Amino acid sequence: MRVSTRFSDSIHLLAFIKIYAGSHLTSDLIASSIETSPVVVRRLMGKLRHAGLITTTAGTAQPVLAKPLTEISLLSIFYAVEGDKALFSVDTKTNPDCIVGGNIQTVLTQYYQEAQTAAEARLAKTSLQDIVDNILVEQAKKDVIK
Amino acid sequence: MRVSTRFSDSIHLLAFIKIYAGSHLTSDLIASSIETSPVVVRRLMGKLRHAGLITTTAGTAQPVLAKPLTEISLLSIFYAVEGDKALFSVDTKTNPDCIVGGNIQTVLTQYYQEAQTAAEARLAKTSLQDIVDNILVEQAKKDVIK
DNA sequence: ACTCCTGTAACTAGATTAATTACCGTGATT
DNA sequence: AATCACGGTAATTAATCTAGTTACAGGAGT
Repeated sequence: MRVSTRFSDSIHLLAFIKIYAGSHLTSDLIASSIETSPVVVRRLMGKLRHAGLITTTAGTAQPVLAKPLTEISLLSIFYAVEGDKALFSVDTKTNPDCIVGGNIQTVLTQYYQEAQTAAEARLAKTSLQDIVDNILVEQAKKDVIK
Repeated sequence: MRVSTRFSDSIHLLAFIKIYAGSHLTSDLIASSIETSPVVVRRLMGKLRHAGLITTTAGTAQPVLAKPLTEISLLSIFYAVEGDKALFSVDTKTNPDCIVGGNIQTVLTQYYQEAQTAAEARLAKTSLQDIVDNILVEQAKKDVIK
């Protein structure tokens, strides 16, 4: 896949830990839900651990959420696994001797930042609790149909 | 460069056409400002033409903006060259037999769309006129210092 | 006709992601 | 203590996308 699915997979991972808390949460089991490899899961867990979102113990299959669900926003997950990734990227190699090439970077950086901030503000409003709630609601819809 | 600079380069291109209107606007000249190849410029112009933002004539170095500057928003440029590109991408391959894997896509698609819409709303508020104005302001600052 | 230029296709090189393989160290169990 | 299951992490590979390059057909003006 071209565009990174780290963000999506991380949300998946965290929701999985919550919903299947108590199960034997090996990286293998989690990987089977995301349909990826256990190594990818462990790498994601490493980033989430560094960001203080989960705690893990080497050798023990028991990752635990480090905060209440309502205090884990989608934005904090995004920052944890995508770092300071820019949604829009400015071409940094333009001709400085041209009026346009010499100033476009400064101008675009500002507007791009505002657009990114708008998106991030929206991500900040949604918590892992909302995600888990919605997943269960969607599942309930399916169960009714059956 | 991994992340596409098509969007940035397209804004650059359009601003260049406006600011240097009247000059001999060959793809070579424009490319020298963006510091890319003439072919890349022509490819971008092709997309902008299809989107109705400029008009060009094969064989003649004279691209022209098809609308007033105030009616060309950053969002319309983004759509022209990035199509319906998703800023955040949902992992489409998850285990449907798992409560999380089977419902996460539906849930995330919704929240991702809202975040993208927020960013796009911000892009829609800025026009090429704003960009050109800002470029000239930045240039004026430099001229004063000299 | 000649020249300059656009419009495009085809190919190449570089970068990034995710998958894979491999190995070390931890922790629980016996 | 020995063993086994599992996390942590590095290195390699394959797939995908972007931009750069080369090449060439066709339009426009002299």
